[in-house]
Amino acid sequence: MPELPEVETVRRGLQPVMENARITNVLQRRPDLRFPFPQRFCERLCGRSITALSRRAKYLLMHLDNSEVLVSHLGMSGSFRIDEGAATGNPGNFSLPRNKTEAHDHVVFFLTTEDGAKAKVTYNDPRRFGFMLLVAGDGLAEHRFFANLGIEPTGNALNGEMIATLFGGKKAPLKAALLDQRLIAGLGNIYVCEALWRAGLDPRRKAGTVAKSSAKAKAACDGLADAVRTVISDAIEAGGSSLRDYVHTDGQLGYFQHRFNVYDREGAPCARPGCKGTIGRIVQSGRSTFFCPSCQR
DNA sequence: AAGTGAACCTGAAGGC
DNA sequence: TGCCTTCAGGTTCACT
Repeated sequence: MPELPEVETVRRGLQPVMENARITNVLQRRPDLRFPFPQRFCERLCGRSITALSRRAKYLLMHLDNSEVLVSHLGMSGSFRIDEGAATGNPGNFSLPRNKTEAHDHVVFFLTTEDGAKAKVTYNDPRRFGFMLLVAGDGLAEHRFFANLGIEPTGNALNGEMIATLFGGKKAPLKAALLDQRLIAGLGNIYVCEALWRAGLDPRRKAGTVAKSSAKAKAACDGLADAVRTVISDAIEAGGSSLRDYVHTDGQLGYFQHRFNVYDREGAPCARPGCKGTIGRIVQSGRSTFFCPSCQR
């Protein structure tokens, strides 16, 4: 599930507990996720303090006081769980999974928070498409996972002009271009579908066709840039507003209710006022695309 | 070069 | 109830 807004929600949820906390112990319950864990993973983290939590695209970045960065990607099914006031830093208590969920608790961070309280932060990931890396802070921008990342879909860098530049000459469908992390970094299948619906653009259209110099193409670029920015900021806002309740109920982070206009709504009436269309589903690059054939052109 | 599809892995949901 | 198939929000890699 985690696209950029979810990762940002996770970051905001973890921040009060992890920022300025000291890592007193780390339990790593298997040798790998998507990739092997870094060499001496636990030893390199134990005793370190976390100076800041940030995010780039869908990557969560935990900055350590030795200037290394713990990079975490949630893949398809990764999530963090917070147990505040955890009584012990002894990982032995958690070495055996007690239920189906705990079977996928792959990493547990034992922390002493800024105010001296104990806390436990657990990474759970059933499909194990997520991963964790340790990267030197000054080498992060050149790291292979970051060197080719495109612009953030938040903020002012993403405007119609930028879309035109990025998509110019591209024969790939708009859907594929928006999913391409080298162009815009952080969009996933859901928010691409939602943004294209908001912009009223057909996901099958060649990306290059919105990058022409005509007034109509310029309007399409402006509309698409606006749709991407607002769909992301709305989702972050929704995550933020549901975050408090969610953390208080069971500590789970990264999943929240969100209402979509097209995603997973095949057969439903189009929500656009005045549109009589029905949401359809097609497959592009092996992934489901939901859109309204009537108002997305 | 650029674009498409398979692969990685587990669990949930639906059909029979 | 159980067995089978299909599908899932991400990314990389191997092909055309």
